[in-house]
Amino acid sequence: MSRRGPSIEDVAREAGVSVATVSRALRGLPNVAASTRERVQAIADEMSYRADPSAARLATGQTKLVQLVSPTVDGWYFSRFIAGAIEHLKLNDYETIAHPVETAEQREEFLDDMLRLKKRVDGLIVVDLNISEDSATQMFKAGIRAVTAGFSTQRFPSILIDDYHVGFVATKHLLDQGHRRIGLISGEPNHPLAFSVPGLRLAGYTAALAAEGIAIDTTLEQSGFFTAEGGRRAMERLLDLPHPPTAVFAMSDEMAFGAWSALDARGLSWPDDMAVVGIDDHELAAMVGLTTVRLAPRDLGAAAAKRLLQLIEEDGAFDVSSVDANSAGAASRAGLELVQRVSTIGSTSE
Amino acid sequence: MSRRGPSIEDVAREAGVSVATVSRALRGLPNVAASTRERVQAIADEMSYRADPSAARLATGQTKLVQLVSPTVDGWYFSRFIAGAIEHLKLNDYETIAHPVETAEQREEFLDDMLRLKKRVDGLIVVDLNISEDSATQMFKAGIRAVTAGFSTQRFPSILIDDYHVGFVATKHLLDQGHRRIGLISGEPNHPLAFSVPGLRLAGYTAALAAEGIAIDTTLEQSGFFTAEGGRRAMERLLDLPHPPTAVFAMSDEMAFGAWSALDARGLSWPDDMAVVGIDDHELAAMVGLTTVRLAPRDLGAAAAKRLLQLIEEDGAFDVSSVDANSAGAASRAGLELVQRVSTIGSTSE
DNA sequence: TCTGTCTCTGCAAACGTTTGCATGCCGATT
DNA sequence: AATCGGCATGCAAACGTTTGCAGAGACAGA
Repeated sequence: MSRRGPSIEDVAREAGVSVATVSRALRGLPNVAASTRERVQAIADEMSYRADPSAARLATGQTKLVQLVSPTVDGWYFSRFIAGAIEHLKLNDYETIAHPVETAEQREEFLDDMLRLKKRVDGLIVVDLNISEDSATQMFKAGIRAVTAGFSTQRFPSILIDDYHVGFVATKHLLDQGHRRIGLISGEPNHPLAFSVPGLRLAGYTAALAAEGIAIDTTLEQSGFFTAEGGRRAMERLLDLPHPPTAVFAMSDEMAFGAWSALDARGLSWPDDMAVVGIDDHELAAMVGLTTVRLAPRDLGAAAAKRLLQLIEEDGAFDVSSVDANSAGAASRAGLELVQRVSTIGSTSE
Repeated sequence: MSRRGPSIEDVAREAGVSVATVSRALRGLPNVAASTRERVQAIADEMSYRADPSAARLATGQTKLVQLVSPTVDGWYFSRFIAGAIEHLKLNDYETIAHPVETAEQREEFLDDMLRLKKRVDGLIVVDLNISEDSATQMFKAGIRAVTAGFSTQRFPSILIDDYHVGFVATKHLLDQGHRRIGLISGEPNHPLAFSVPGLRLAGYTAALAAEGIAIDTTLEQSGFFTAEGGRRAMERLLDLPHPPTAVFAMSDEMAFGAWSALDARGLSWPDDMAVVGIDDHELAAMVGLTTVRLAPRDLGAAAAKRLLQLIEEDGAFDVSSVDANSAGAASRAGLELVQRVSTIGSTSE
């Protein structure tokens, strides 16, 4: 009534037609006389009627809602991924529920309660949580449609960066500059959520070194925990080494900025005293002349959203083989580019 | 059925009770025999039954959904605000729909379609969109419950930072250091969304100068558009001035980082060649020794969420006077703190 | 034994849509 | 003139909950 606002029945009564006709008229379905449609439309506008989504959802079984699950919602990478996904979904009349899963505990909770999601949303985008095949299978069997990003499963399509390649390219760049002793500022090795990105980048780093016949020195690998402060500490440890590296590959720009800070505190700077390459192409990378591998998280988010909508439309997702065909690596190497910068430090001549 | 999963009726049949009893048992309502409750619970678990939220929403009129509207979803400040809000809402069994409104066009769209929201979500958090009193009134009359942040209206409670004070404190700090010619790197003066933060900070800046009897020199005010690159350009313009400032107040840390870049490109550094103070306490501020005014966007987001839940619970929100009483300034000056840092540049002694 | 209270349970009416099916009408084809 | 097809509309059955009301026992007090 007044508390809930006008219902379709109110509109029907006012327009002198049945609720069915109102429903059809307002949704642009065929088999409605033009005159009727206009009249209904006008009356609906005047009453400022809006269909109750809950009722529509109940009737159709479609929620027009998507849930996006990621380790955090703030972070440089994730917030951009989310922005890209939301934007794409919004264009297709879907709304996005953001759902951070930060701790191992929350992750359990999420997995335990996955089934809830079946009726709650039309689909799921899961970013950088390493979900086991078992859990994925369970989700799949429950009829949940999902797309993963940053990791892959047998069951669901995934949007991936080739993080191995990322690590390789970054390291290769330093090798090409003539460096032979290259440090690594990595993420957290045993993160509670154990996502696979750091491992892949590490593998790329290792492979690039191996290709040049350089022996791996594990003292050169320091954890930066994907934070600036962590990066700073890692760089300090590297500088304190009896035989420090001449170059460093940081697995994220933010850690590289921390590394910058450690260098600066000792009166050192890049690229002269220490060559550094990061990952992301953070807005500030350009400010401090950091060479980096550009990722495009917004695009990835949009790609994941797009793939999910496909999945929802097909709805024939019960055919496992068709899913598998597109499952892994659908967007591999998408938007991956080395951005080489020369530090502006000291270039007063310009 | 199979496509939609087990319904409450399936559980009821299996348990040999009515749907009403199942509903009551599962929701922990009184007047259910302990034995019955256990049996129903067990059967529901076994069938892994979950109540369909759409049906529940239709029946109760409560969606347990909140929409958060902000200029962007990435961005340092907003992503953290959102994280804080989501976290708090999640604890209270609410889910959050994130909804960026980036352009003036999207804003119109949002305002036009506000009414939709009434049935869609239980409440609204609106951040940094300057909504007119008219629109606010319209929303209010439509029965929409909302909390605003970063701006205020007569109708709804709001969570505010005292941005005037922020500007004042930052500028005062530079004055206390003995500076008399202080530049300003501001946001966008005529932003399409016209939010009030830059204006307030500007007023604080102006007032602080006026208090010392310093005449305002508008050539010292440069737009930085709240981006690092914008900050860099703004600082360049300031440096190119015939009579450059000796200190600069940047309205965000990111713009201050850009300013750093401009200084660095000319072989200058802070605080010796140019004192700079920013706002936010961005993670990287500590890395580059930037003095800044710390804000706590996560806390603000949580506070907004908390206030909104209150509002929803009261539900007696129809009483205008009670709303007005708590409307503006509810959380003024919350988490505002000057973080003074000395640049580490050159301090090799440590 | 009768009456009243309290606890547990079920019935059935909402909640507001969507949609398959049936109906009536009008015009065209034979 | 009879038939047929297609278009516009309405009827009513879903969809899956919640909840007010009433009934059925059980148990205590008189």
